[in-house]
Amino acid sequence: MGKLFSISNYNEIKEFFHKKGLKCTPQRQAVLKVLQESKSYLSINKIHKNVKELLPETGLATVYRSLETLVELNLVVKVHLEDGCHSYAIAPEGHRHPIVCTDCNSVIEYTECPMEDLSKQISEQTGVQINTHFLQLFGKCKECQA
Amino acid sequence: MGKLFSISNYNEIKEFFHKKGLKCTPQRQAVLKVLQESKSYLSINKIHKNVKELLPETGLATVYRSLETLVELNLVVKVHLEDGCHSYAIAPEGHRHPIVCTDCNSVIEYTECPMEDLSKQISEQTGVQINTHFLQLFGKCKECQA
DNA sequence: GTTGGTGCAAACGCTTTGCATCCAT
DNA sequence: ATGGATGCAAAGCGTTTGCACCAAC
Repeated sequence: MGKLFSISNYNEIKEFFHKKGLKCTPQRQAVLKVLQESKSYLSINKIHKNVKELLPETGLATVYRSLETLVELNLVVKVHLEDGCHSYAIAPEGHRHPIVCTDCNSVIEYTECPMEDLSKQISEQTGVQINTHFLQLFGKCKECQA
Repeated sequence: MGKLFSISNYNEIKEFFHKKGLKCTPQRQAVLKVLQESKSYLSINKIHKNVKELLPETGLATVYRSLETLVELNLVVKVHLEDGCHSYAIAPEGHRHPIVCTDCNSVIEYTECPMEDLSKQISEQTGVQINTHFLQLFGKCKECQA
């Protein structure tokens, strides 16, 4: 089956899978490619639709299984949108927080984590040992403020 | 149908419903009572189980409908736990954030909102007008640190 | 008496699973 | 060639809905 990525990128991805003993299938590549080319978080159905443009025979179950695999590999992140639906995006490098525009659903990644200092502070105040946090911001992006 | 709350509390609750043109049914009272008496966030099934101890005939659909109503009235809040399951709790007064213990699932409400100042700061940095945020903290409570 | 709420069961949508086939290794 | 991955369809599960009955007002 043909490569969906340019040679250098393809080899990088292939190696990534092989290191974990997983096969570099065109379906997994396609899911990854769709997410890499998107700037917002995508729902499962949108991912499936876009993947089928690259590989028309791809089943929905495969999209679910691929996403599960990619999340485990930390290549992709899963978020809850406000309505409770799950969406996926390429995992940002390092620790970031998504700002979701409630008008157009686009996502801006916020690179500074405001919680790093706060976690210690909150631990001292409450006695609870804070290990992780889940922070999502909602608002209006520049375009939608007009 | 008998009152599930003490007289003073009952009248308060009754009035709350009537103001919105809603009926004060024993099922709604029971859901509210179950949540008021719990210190952690409860899943739908746990709420249903506890409600049936007060009102054995209560159907699951009624629990769903009651919770929806109570969330709309801002008497109850809905959260996503780490595994994606929905859970519910009595709405805290004012703006707070839950700290969920990943060992025992108990919840400590954090009363200071660290995001108030940060929202303005982030708005300036990103150009996005931050309207709301969703912050949940996960860690180990005092008891589970032993 | 009216109207909204309930209980039940069926329907629904999202997600997972079983299995035969296929293909990346 | 072999074992993991896929496609399909069926099953599973949490949630919603339609409807007849009931109970709060």
